[in-house]
Amino acid sequence: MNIRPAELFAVLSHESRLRCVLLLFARGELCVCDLTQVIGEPQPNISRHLGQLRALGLVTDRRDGQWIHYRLNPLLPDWVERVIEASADAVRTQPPFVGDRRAVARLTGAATNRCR
Amino acid sequence: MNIRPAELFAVLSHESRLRCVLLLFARGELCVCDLTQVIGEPQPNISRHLGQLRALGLVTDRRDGQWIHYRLNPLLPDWVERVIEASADAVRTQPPFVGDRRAVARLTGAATNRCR
DNA sequence: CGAATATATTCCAAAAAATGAATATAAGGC
DNA sequence: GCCTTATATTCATTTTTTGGAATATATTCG
Repeated sequence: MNIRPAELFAVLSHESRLRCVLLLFARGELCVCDLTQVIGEPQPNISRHLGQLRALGLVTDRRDGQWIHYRLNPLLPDWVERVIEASADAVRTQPPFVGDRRAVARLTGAATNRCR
Repeated sequence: MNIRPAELFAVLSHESRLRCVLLLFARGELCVCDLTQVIGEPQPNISRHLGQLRALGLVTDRRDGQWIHYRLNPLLPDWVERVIEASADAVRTQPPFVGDRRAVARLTGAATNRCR
């Protein structure tokens, strides 16, 4: 887990990727279709963005049937966690991040067999 | 002072700009020629990078004769400061950042009439 | 004023990042 | 095996960012 700050910042500098990261930070684990639906961009885009997050080691993925669930890498260095927490604070009241949290809560809130 | 996280990350995602920011964080105030010399890139490059930092409100500048001194904006939001501190921690032992701090200390350490 | 130094800006080419569209892969259900 | 759903990848194109080279601006000094 050896992330260089400039690399972390590069990957967080795209709003869609930042939204993914903050959603994972808030919710723990999400599948690609949840992220796709909440963020509202074409699925290949989300996949590519997640690929970059994964390539940097910022997130890990886990296959569960046809779904792939992403989460923040549990072994992130402390300084990375602090950067993510600071970002979460910064956007706490700002669009589109506020809406994202509400939307993902609606999506994943109650039902067990979601993702469709 | 309304910086969006993705914008901050974009500007910190270039190593030269990050070096500038961390040098200013460590030293308080530096002129363009110090930064140029420490970082070792052409002066117009440094000027452009500083321009981006200034455009975002991350740094302020002050003219003093022929020199222009930059410093971190004293009114940065708390979350931005935390991001900068986390980055400083991350690179505390890493090149080229360690060398930067030593180089700038040599440059600005004793002499009063530096910048040449 | 002219020369020298410090800094910023312009113009343009090169490099990198992002995107759309199409397609591939993998799993589940029938 | 075929169809559907979820996800990833490829290719071509567009957009954005970066950098070099030259030049402009501002200040000091003589």
